Amino acid sequence: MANPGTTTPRERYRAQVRAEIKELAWEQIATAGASALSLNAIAKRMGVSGPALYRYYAGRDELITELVTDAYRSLADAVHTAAEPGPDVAVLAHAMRAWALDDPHRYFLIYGTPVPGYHAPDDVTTIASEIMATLLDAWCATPFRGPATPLDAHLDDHRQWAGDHLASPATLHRALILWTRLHGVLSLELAGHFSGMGFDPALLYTTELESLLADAGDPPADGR
Amino acid sequence: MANPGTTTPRERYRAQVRAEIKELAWEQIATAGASALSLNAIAKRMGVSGPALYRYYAGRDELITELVTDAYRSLADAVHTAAEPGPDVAVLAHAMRAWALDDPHRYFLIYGTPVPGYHAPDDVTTIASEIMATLLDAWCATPFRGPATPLDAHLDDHRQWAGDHLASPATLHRALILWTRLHGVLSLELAGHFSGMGFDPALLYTTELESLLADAGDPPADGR
DNA sequence: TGTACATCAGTGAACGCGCGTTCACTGATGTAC
DNA sequence: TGTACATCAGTGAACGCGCGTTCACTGATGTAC
Repeated sequence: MANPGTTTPRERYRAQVRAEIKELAWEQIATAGASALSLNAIAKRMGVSGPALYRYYAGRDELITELVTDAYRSLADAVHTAAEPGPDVAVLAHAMRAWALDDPHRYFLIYGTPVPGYHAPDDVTTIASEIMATLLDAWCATPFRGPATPLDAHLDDHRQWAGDHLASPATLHRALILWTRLHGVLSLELAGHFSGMGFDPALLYTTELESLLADAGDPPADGR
Repeated sequence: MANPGTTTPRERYRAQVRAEIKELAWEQIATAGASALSLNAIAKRMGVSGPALYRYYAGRDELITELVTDAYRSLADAVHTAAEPGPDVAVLAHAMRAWALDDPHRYFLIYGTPVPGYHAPDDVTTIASEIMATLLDAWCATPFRGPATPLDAHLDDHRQWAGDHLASPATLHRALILWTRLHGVLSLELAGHFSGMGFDPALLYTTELESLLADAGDPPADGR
């Protein structure tokens, strides 16, 4: 019987093969799209028979689910790392952009067209909240002034997505629009909708970011 | 020989069948996603053999291309119709949202994850410019004040996407961020990323729209 | 109005392909005494 | 250290499926005189 907390050679081997499968899966997604993901094709690229992969994944769905979870996890890691030196919205925003540009297919697996019939596992909503919490932390450290809107009040009544975070309604609002505005630029850029237009998407992105920070004023104003 | 400008019964029949094929194609996209679009499946639903469809479309790719073009066309129509009573950014924005909510799959066929290996035909860039021109017209009729940004200058140097439109750099900027901000909300909403969060996406959308209009001030300031 | 002909929608068989998944199996690797 | 056993990675055959696409064809519809 193996000691708990120790990894046997077999366990290490399994982990390694699973990782290799996922790596090839990403390659395949990059060249043919997520919907074309095929276990048989991955097996072929590994020089192994198709059924062999069933030792490592129960089926295609389990593999996809793990890819989605990994994608979320990597975004959360990127955001956490960016927040480590201290909460700074601009740093987070640029980390998010870098993460997206680093692998557009990974981005689209999360934020792209939903796969019909596929339902994300619960893990990912947990991870999504983590990311949101980091964003909220950063905004709480960023003073601002600006008019209160009906949306602020509405968000104060519907704040379960913020978990037990004590952010003010205005901060909830800002976290939300940071999220939507940056994704607005990113998703259009990555889908190629700017490619024929000639301007620099990076400049649009930073301008959007700066316009969000421009309202920053003196009053700390925020609980937390 | 048929008179030019007249449609023969056969032509009418062909047009009708092509329309039926597309209708079923949309149904299929709605239930299984664009990548699962299958000519054979459509034929089966029409009670017809698979090869029969090759009388109407040269192949799967041609059908998809036409669906994409139709999707763009329908957005352009929606925007044009909304602009008819007079240029009004808010009306355009709400028309765009209504169009998107009316058929999310149609929305994602244009703005969702790009299909690997598929390249949109030239028609659609023309239609996309039409839409952009309508947006620019509306902004030109909307006075505003606001600080000039480095992006404004950059856009003035890269304005081919605006065609021969005489909009000021600031107007180009506003058209662009209207586009990205609204799509930011729409794409996240339609992909279901708000569904667990509890707030009302429509209110977020209108708040974003209003914040864009809030800078509207006295000086007409705009050529055109 | 009637006949001869051309057009063309749709059929059914066929080709070759890849897919996910199951199953009984072989053979290598690790474990227990 | 050596032997007996259990575990488990990987194989190859098989199942049933649906796909896009081609081809030679039948039969109905429309056209020309």
